[in-house]
Amino acid sequence: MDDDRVFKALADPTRRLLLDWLFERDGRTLSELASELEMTRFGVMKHLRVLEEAGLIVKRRSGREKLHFLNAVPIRLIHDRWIDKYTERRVSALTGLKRHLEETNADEPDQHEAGLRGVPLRQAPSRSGMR
Amino acid sequence: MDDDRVFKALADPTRRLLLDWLFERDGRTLSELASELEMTRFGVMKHLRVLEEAGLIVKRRSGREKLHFLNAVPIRLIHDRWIDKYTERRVSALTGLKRHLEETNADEPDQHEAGLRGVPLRQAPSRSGMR
DNA sequence: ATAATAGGTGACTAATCAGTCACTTGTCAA
DNA sequence: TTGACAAGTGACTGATTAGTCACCTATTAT
Repeated sequence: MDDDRVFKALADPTRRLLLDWLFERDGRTLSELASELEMTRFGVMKHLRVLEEAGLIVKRRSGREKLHFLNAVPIRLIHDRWIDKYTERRVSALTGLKRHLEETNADEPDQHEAGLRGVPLRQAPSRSGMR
Repeated sequence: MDDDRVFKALADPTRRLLLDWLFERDGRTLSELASELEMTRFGVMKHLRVLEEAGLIVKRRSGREKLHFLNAVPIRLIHDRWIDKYTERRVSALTGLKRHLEETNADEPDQHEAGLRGVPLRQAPSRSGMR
């Protein structure tokens, strides 16, 4: 599949940082990005290449510079893959579910610090199957 | 940051497949998941552990079985990180723009025709900062 | 109790990936 | 046209990670 490149690209913290910067303001050049990064320019270039091949950024030439733009479409696809309309409200609200889990779940030692994590956001275990 | 575990967990295709299955119907046991996977049960267990530590799944004990549930919150957070309310419409509308851009890639530094042509899915470069 | 089944652990090997190096190409301004 | 600067390439090294092995623990039913 092609989604593999997207996830592999997102797996690196440096690349996520690059995306953050482009999210804040895009149209930056390689040198501009590299100057903030405590890394060789070549390393940054490699990361940008990975991001581009994943479709997460888009490059445009301008004279002897190359500008970089964020492309959020693949991110949206990730979202749509595991969050459907039905569960979206629940996920963004996510209150009361933690309580629900805790009352039905007695002994599970590794799972108790569930602030945002550790809650079955889709469904209570009683419901199985259909959707 | 803790998001690193989430992205690393998502970087593996087997783990994404596990999430897909749990998305389709969760509350499955380790053995059930492993039986469909052409991999050792131990390998699957390791993947499930990674997913759990990333907060992407939640386990619940039921007798001598352990049931697995999908947790979509981290996915939602990924979405919110690079897609804001303002650009959401634009992003969900456009697909395959990258290719289109590469075709029209000639030297065109002007940035204001973002509509269908130019690309930057978020914003024309002139806008900086705020969100 | 005991056998059967579900889940779990620590150590090892093979493959993948991040980051660097020296060197090349292309564009702008005197 | 020359010198300066921006971007790009191919090969190398060190570290991380996927998958497997043999062995261990806990719960249910006979």
